[in-house]
Amino acid sequence: MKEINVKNASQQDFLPLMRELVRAYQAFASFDAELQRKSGSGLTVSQADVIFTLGNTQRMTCGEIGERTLITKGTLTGVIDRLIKKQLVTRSRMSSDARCVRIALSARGQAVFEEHFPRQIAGIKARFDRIDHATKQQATTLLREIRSVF
Amino acid sequence: MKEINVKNASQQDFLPLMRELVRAYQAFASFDAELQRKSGSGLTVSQADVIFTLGNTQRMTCGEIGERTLITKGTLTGVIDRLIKKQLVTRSRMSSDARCVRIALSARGQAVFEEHFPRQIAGIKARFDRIDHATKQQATTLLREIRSVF
DNA sequence: ATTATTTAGTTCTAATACGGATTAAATAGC
DNA sequence: GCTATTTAATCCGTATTAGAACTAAATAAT
Repeated sequence: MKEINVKNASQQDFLPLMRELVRAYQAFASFDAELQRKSGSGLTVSQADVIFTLGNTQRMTCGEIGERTLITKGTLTGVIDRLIKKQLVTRSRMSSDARCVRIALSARGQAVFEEHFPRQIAGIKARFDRIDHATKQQATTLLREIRSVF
Repeated sequence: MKEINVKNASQQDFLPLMRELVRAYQAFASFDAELQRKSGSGLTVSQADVIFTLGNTQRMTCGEIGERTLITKGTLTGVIDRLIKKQLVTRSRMSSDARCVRIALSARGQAVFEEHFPRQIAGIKARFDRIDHATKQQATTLLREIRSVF
């Protein structure tokens, strides 16, 4: 089956995998978002992503945060603007490289991190715990292989 | 390890799987989006998603489209508005149930579908083909299991 | 040193994205 | 028959998203 046309396109053997990848991700993402929303932290998923990333490593540049969270730079500026408005992070120029910006948790941000990060992790863990360890390891390996082809 | 606190939260054994799920999906989604963008169809990913879904099944309601594409109702209204403006789909009330809306491809929409759907599928297939069949099947099964816990 | 290129972030525009409120139509309960 | 609830879609407000153009700073090339 070499050529792909409008008739056979929907019967390609990779489509079930593609669909399951999208649906598994989407199911996880929805659960994560709802957990976040109901936590009372007042953070969106992206905002929490930044707070949780910063909480583990302290001050970072925008580029580093973007790398970890997969949030693109254009989006990140806005997310951080709103976190600053909520007084959860601070933004300052780096003296060593004035192009870079140093983002750090404020005291309030640190408090939000310490309160909500473990809770979020616990909520997600409760679901992943339903999968046995060997299966998780196998899935991790396979997902790594999938990622590597894109 | 029962209690999750700010110190041990980052060492939970499910985190590698969670990260790989997010990254594998993100890698695929980016590839798909770029392929779509460079195809010259002028469609966004969501718009293409709707066109490709309609192309396979002809007329559908908004609810059915949302189910298949995972686009939420509020978003879908806007996506379809823009597809109508591009004259690729039509919107009409269903006589049997006046709450429902019937979305169908126009002639132009059908043409866009027939030209771009096989091309997009072929582009994605080229990448999934780098994974052997057994691995794909295994991954599909594992992803189904992951989805089932959320 | 001076210019050319690269890099880090911001700004801009258009399109999603989501939940919640609303509207209208259909169905259930009684 | 009539009201209460459910269902389908739209509207609304706020936030995210991507890419592209732009600015400023650092680095490379000559």
